[in-house]
Amino acid sequence: MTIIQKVNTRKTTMGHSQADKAQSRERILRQAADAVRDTGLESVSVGKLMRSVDMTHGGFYNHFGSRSELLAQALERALVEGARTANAGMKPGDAPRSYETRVKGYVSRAHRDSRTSGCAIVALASDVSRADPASRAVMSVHLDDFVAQLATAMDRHDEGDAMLAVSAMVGAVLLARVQTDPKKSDALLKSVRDRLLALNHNAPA
Amino acid sequence: MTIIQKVNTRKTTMGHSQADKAQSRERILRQAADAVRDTGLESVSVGKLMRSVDMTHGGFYNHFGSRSELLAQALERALVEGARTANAGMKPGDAPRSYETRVKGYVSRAHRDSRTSGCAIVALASDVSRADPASRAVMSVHLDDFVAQLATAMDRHDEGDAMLAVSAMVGAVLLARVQTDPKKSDALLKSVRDRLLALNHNAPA
DNA sequence: TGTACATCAGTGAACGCGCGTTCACTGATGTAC
DNA sequence: TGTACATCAGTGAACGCGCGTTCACTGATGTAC
Repeated sequence: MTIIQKVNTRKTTMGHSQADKAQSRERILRQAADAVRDTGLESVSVGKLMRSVDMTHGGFYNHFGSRSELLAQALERALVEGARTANAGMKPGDAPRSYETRVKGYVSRAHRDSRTSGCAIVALASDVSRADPASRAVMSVHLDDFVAQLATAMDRHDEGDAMLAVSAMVGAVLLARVQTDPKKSDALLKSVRDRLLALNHNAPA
Repeated sequence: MTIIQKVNTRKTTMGHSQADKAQSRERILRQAADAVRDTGLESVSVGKLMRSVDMTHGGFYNHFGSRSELLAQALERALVEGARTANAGMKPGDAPRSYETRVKGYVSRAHRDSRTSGCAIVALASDVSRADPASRAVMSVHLDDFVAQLATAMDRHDEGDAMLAVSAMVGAVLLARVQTDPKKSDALLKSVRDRLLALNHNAPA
């Protein structure tokens, strides 16, 4: 370890290791991205967040300039992770997921029941719709991607059709999370899922 | 005014008039129902709410037992008002609104741009999905009504079709409120609206 | 390799602030007779 | 109708609390030579 001392350039140096710091930052951000999807943007407090990651609140500001800066990054992270989950297990070069696979995965009980690892658009759309334009812009990009990818996976490659599908997918999971009657919640998901799958085989309007 | 003194029963009496009290309560609750739809359940604070209604915070507890009791009533009120707006101008005995009228009114720029007077399901679904089961149950009732009424207005009277339509309607308005690009936001509404209108004339699946 | 020194991630006390809630008080409303 | 009294809606100071943020301090990490 001391062997490479001289090799290091004289640039700005460290206290605890750089690697430790990067790792701490990553733990905080990852935890925040989960918390934000689970209980909403506003629910995340610096104190609770740092405690949940076994640190004290003061250290937070070694990693982020402010709570709202963290929130912006947590939103972005949650959106990326949510999209990654939708493509779980995919490797570069794999054929893109089919429309059917996407709809079945999205409009599902599993997705309804796992906000923390699920799509951040469903989880945070209300919060973001009330937030500053910068946050809305961040989610808009992911929304556009979502629509574009789904359109590509549909027979007619029609963006308008994809907009309907995305709206229904997001709406269905959101409402299924509200519905207290489990049977009705399941029925809502099934009805929407079946109809979205059928929609892809319709003749052009 | 003093003429009817003797007529009053001796029951629990008043300070400022009963009518004044009822009116104060109504102003607070109405304001809360609007605020809740505009900025979310959690955003309503007792102090700000009372100030917005030109009173001081202490008086709040003459009308509501706690903030969370107020929030529960504000949610219910917002849901009722939102539904009433959807049926604006209707009198008992009028023919129920057509599917077409409902979809056009709901999936519209006007609705997207007026959270305060719009549907409380779109405005608060995320908040409520994270809230206690009691709040979720309150919204569930209104959601069931929404689906049932829309099914009635559809050619096939199919509840499953209505679930798809409601999911897409809620999802579209929600996402249109997120989208920062006005053209894309408008396009989203139009695409979903057109497709939902077409959906009602399809043959049975 | 060993020693003196510098950096800075993480700690925890402290700050000012807005929150929900309580409460002694006020004065207009209404009652009793 | 007039007078003495009771009620209670609304006021505003005060409470304890958690918040975001700051900062003097610590000690492990790393540097200089």
